[in-house]
Amino acid sequence: MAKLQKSIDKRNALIKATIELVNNNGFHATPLSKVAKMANVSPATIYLYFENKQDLVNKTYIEVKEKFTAYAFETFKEDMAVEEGFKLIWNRIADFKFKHCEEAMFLAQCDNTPMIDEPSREVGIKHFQTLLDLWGRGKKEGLIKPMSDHILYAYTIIPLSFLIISQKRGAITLTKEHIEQSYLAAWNSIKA
Amino acid sequence: MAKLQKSIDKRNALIKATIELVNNNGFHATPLSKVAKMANVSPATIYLYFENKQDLVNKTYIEVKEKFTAYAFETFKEDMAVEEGFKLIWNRIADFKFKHCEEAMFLAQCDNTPMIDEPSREVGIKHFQTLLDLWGRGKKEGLIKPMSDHILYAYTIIPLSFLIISQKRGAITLTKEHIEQSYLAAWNSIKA
DNA sequence: AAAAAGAGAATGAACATTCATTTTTATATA
DNA sequence: TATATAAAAATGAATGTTCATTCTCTTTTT
Repeated sequence: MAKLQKSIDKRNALIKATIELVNNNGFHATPLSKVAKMANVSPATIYLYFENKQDLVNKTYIEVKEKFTAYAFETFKEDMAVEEGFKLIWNRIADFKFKHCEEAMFLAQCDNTPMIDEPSREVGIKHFQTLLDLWGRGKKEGLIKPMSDHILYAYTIIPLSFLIISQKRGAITLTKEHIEQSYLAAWNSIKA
Repeated sequence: MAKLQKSIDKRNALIKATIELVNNNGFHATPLSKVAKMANVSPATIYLYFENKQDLVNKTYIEVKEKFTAYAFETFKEDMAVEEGFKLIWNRIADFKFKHCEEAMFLAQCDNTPMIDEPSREVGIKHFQTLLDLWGRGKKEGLIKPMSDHILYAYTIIPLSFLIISQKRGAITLTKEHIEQSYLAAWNSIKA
């Protein structure tokens, strides 16, 4: 009997093509025929790996988000001091967005449009729990202002996302100093 | 001879329907048939007011952006002190986004996707010149850190946009204090 | 040889745009 | 003031295209 042996390479190629085409044209303006062509695959083959177009995009979102958060929290340890931990995570996030700006742009587009369905969005949020926990500890220890997580997020992560995307669009060229300065602004905005 | 007398009401209804439907479904997932229905108009009528679907969305973007910046700068005077002027403009922006969050969400979606064509995007940016000029003066007078406009924008306006959208999505409830606090964080991030 | 993977060519629905008519409007004339 | 008329405004019903999805056949794998 034959074994289930779908090529992980084909799947990866489909995900990669989806990211690139959606970045350039948006979800509804990227026909599966183009995704298939870019991945060197027949349109019908997409349906061996994904249920339909929506599923392809949902799964792409979740996978990219997972990759992102795995990178962000990789070197963090639960017993770190709040400020140290925050600085570490913030810089890992900056680093990821810097190195993988295609993925970062894709996530930004997903987060600002009705492209992704609600369940997938929820899954994406869950992966961020580590940072929320750290903030919770910081608030309890009186090191971080008693603000809601959304506000902390708005002051620290959101400006960073915008800067990376501006760079990707060619509007600015970010240096190490920019990133360092941006981190300081972020921490100053939230520290008690 | 009959006068050119296209109903401004119909045009406004079309713009309004476009904003609402694009907010909920995205550009490519809002058929003109639905826009027409929501505006109580025949699909064919859209073509009396706009060249095609892309033109409808471009014009909607430019109109909303114009309304937004007109409001933002309405009470500003060129001879104001930098800090005073910035505080005023920032608060007007907050106020607009608060009161017209449908429009604010629409702009956010346009700014984060390839939905709008490049020329229209350029027009939208131009309308922001007043704030850029004020920042330029602030930098020259040594009141604002010598950062690029994009970075100033990232620290001051972008977090605000995110907060308003989070509120619209039901994730938080913003109070006067939040807004005041957010202004202080913004100013502290950029003041020399 | 049998089961899965893959392909290219249909299929059918959705949708932007156009077409052929009808309705409204504004004004010039009675 | 009422009426006729010509131009614009508006419409609902085509039209043709694009595209997600499916079908049937071929190739690969074990």
